[in-house]
Amino acid sequence: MNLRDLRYLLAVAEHGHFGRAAEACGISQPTLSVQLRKLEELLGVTLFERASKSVVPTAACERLIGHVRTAVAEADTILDVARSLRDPLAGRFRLGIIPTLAPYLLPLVFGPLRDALPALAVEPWEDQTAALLDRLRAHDLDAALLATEADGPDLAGLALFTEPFLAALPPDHRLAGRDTVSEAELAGDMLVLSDGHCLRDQVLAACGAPGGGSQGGPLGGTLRAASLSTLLNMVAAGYGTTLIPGLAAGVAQDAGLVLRPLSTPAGRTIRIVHRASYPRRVAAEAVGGVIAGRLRHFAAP
Amino acid sequence: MNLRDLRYLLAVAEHGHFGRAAEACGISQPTLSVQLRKLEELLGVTLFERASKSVVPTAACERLIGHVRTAVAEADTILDVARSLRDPLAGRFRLGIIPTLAPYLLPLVFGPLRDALPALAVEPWEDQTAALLDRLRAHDLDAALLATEADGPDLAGLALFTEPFLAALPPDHRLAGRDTVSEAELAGDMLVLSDGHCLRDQVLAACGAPGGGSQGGPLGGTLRAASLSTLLNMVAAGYGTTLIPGLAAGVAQDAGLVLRPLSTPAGRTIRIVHRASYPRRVAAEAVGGVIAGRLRHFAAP
DNA sequence: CCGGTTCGATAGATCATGACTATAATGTCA
DNA sequence: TGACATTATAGTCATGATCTATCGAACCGG
Repeated sequence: MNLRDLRYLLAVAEHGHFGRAAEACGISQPTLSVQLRKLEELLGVTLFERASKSVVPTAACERLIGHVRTAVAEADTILDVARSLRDPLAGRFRLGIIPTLAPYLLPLVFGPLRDALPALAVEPWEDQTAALLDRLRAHDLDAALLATEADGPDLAGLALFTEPFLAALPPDHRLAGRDTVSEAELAGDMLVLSDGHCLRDQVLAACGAPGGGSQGGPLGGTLRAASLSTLLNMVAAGYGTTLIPGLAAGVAQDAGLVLRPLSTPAGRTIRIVHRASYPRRVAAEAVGGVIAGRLRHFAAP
Repeated sequence: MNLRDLRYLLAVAEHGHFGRAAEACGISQPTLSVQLRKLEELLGVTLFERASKSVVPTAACERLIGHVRTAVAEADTILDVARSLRDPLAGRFRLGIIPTLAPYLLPLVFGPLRDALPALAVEPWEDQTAALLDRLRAHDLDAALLATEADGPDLAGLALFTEPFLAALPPDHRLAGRDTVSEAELAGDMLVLSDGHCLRDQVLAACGAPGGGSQGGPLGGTLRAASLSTLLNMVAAGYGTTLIPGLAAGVAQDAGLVLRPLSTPAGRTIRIVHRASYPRRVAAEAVGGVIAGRLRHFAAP
């Protein structure tokens, strides 16, 4: 059975006249007659009683026509809804963001995103890299802002900006007077984030430690801060030093910390990552573009 | 847009696998791929995100799929309802019957009709010939039992049985002793029905009067009985004589009348009449057949 | 690292069918 | 009866749905 034929049926029922119904459908009268007869044969029911001057729906047709109207209306609804979904820069856009980035980036880009992509409802989701990758692969996220490379051929990423790592010191720290600080000098009393934060691994790597393992070696003692905010407060309280990403500089200074560039600059590159097969790639690229544009002055040397 | 393609969409959504979905649809996998891509192009929306080991509905697909299910379900409903309507010997059958026939015929045939055509809901409608013809032509009746020929090329009729006219006399009438009665002898004090009853015209014609006109001539005086029942009671009360159709004989005898055959037999033929274009002709013929079978012993010579 | 497997996409051939034009058949009306 | 209106039929054509065969990419086990 064909939706087209159902539309023909409705046209004949409406006009009570094959010729005018055919005209309304944009087809010739013989085509309408043939198709309607086929439909009648398919259904096994005579739909219209044709007399010389009248075409009247049969009782069977009356019983069916409500369902026919519903089916055709629903098909039209499908087309309408599809039309409204056609714009890739519209609809929900679930964006994962790592915790060491979200609090400092979102306030900067939320407004510009709303302005540049008003139809796109960006919904941030904050979690650590591994969890975001899981959700991304499970189609629970459209994209994620990560500080690591896309970690498989099923994912694709686009670099947006690079933020430098800065040494964060208590004001009374012995290195606070320097213009630049070397990582080796920091290593002795450096505090790091808890496992799972990519920033932890990157900071350890920058300081020459064997990154990744849960064993921090000589670094950081027993402290494993759950959030960058906690870490900053610990440093401000004089428990040690740390490295922070550039975007957190404002908050760190507000907390009373002294920030110094590293003598051998290091940093991390923020990427927007999505599934390689993600069909709304343009949306991800548009979001990335807006963020990159807003963050251009952080571009790495 | 095609219902077939919508079914394909549902199959892919259900199986998450093109090959198995194609098998479920009874088509080859390439056909499914091509048709689904065409649907996506028509809608302007990507429906599934294809990756190497997964086929996942997009957000757009999730928004659409409810409507798709509804449309397909409604189409299936159309097929189901049509199947249930396929039997022409089922459903309502609105049957017009003239007033001089209905009270005497219906008690005889209602049971047999229910037995022979249990799925056919015969709904009697009692009115005079002209009104029945109007309703028939207006598609308000499926058929009518009339005592006249089908009166136009747009109608078709089937003779069912013939009932003789009988002279109905008061028991003390001067002719009550005869074996047969001639129409001429009756004419003097014959009572007739009011205008519109076909029986009136036929009785007048049988008695040699110029039938049809509202002017009864010497016949019937001023009495114009509205129903055969009234007429019988008037005759029983001694106000005159009349001719009655054979099926009313039982009731007439119960009313105490003397019935006598006519010396030159006359009668009327009952037909089932329907529109020439009526699509359930078999239902009309089946109803007619049951009635004719029940009335076979009334068959005219 | 490599051959086998899985799975969707593509190409080309085939065939069903929806569409057209022209015409017939039928009933209506003057 | 002839002119008109209306639906049905016949014949032809083009679109498009389907098939088989094959490709390409990703994954997997040795």
